[in-house]
Amino acid sequence: MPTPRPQRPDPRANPIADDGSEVRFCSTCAFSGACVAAGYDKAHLRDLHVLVEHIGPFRAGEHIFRTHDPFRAIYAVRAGLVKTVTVDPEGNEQVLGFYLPGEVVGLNAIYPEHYPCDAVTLETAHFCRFSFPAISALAARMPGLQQQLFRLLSKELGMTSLLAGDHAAEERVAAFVTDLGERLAAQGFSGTRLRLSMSRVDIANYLRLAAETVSRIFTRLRDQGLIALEGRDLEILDPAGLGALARNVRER
Amino acid sequence: MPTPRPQRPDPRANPIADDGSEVRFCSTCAFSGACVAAGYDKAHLRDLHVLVEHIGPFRAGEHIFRTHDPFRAIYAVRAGLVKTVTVDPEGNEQVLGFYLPGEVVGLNAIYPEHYPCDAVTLETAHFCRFSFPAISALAARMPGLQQQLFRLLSKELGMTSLLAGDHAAEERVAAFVTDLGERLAAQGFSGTRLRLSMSRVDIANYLRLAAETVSRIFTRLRDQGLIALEGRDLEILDPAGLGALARNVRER
DNA sequence: ATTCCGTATTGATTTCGATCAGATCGATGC
DNA sequence: GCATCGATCTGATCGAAATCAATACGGAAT
Repeated sequence: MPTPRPQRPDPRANPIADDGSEVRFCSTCAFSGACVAAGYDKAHLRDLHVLVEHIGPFRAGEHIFRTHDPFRAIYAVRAGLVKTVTVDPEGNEQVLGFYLPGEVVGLNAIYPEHYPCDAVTLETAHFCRFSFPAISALAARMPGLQQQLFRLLSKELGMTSLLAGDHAAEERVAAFVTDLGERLAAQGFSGTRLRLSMSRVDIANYLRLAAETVSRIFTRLRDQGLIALEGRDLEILDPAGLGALARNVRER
Repeated sequence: MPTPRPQRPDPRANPIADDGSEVRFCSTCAFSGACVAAGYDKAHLRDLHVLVEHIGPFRAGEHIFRTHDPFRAIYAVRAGLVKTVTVDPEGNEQVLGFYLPGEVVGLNAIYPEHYPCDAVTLETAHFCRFSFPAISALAARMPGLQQQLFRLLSKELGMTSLLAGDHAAEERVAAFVTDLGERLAAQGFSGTRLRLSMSRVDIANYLRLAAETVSRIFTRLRDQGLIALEGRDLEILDPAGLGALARNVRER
């Protein structure tokens, strides 16, 4: 029996999300909502704009920061994909998260004042770098920005406690795919046709499963007609069905 | 062979941590460091003090807030013990965390704007209630307070990613005990003689293990001479040995 | 094309912790 | 004291996912 095949995702689906204008921000900027929506005047916007540093490109496999580096900045992904990983004393890696364009990396370093993980790009990536002392000082003058930082931190808290739950392997994988789709959709990409730029090993590690288990579950989901998958190109064929599997992981 | 028995913890070990003076805070207050240490003047301290509402006592089993309640406030534990739990659509409970005196409950509600979990007291408890709009407004004028809120959020992020890792049951339990001891010590209690006010079921649920497994591991740790345990009274006999087991969970 | 090598899939077996079942302990009330 | 009930502990069995092992795929270099 033939299994469904996905169409190739649009190669333009992952551009650098920056419209380049002087006092406006990347359309997907993690802070744009805090500023533009709150109706800040040009002076405030300029303050924020000035403290941003556009960095990149980083090629796949490069480090943005490493464990124990002193915490100085948070990084908003402009384009590309990043993972954060910890390495325990025995050398076991643990993927903490994947970050898409418009999302912010490094918030978990605030308390320890050192990055508690490595941030590694999985495909060519660009970032906005925000000095943390500068952005928190500005946040004191821009309540909307302060609020946005609180929200980003709290959101990330919610993310981790989803995966911290104990769930069957199939539920985890379904939740992972559903979540990725939703996050991509939130950033204006297709929520149903996407590219898994991370390896199966990384996915498995993130989900606290063996790579073989992830592989088996992907084929099972494909046989059930919920997804189409060829290599790293994924299409969600039945979002409702997949969401039903993910329900116990995500809905609370 | 006789197994070691703990001495009873000092019953005074868990007082209401409030010295009662007008413009000073509970000695264990989660925000005291942000204020007193930063040398704020009386006016600022009074602002913070005014927005605090002392609530309690709550008896064991009472709810501070419930899932889906609109988010209005964060709660600092003054005395007692709280757990936060989610309930999935099938009714499975999931303990997200335990909160000791001096710690803050409710931060994960900022982003969704509704509490994503129930907060339930496990023993008689008192709280300081901080209206979130009020405290974040004040934070904009008190950089030290803003910083403290960021740190609390970031700290909680670090906590959850510890338990999110995949670790052997014994490592989890060892890490749990070690962590509890350290957190109690940080609040001025004994770090080696403590009372597990939560049930074995709650501990197991928090660690994503079966209650039977937790029980077995406690006896194993006792047989190894690492802990003494009688009912809910625990003494850490060999902090280094226990820490070695916990090392892969905690050290990164 | 062909080789090479890292990545992914598929199959066989093992293992750790869950589940099922029963015993024991401890606090409370009669 | 004695009965009762919930919580905890201990033992026996089961099962989902890990591990071990081998094969297949796919892109890059020759």
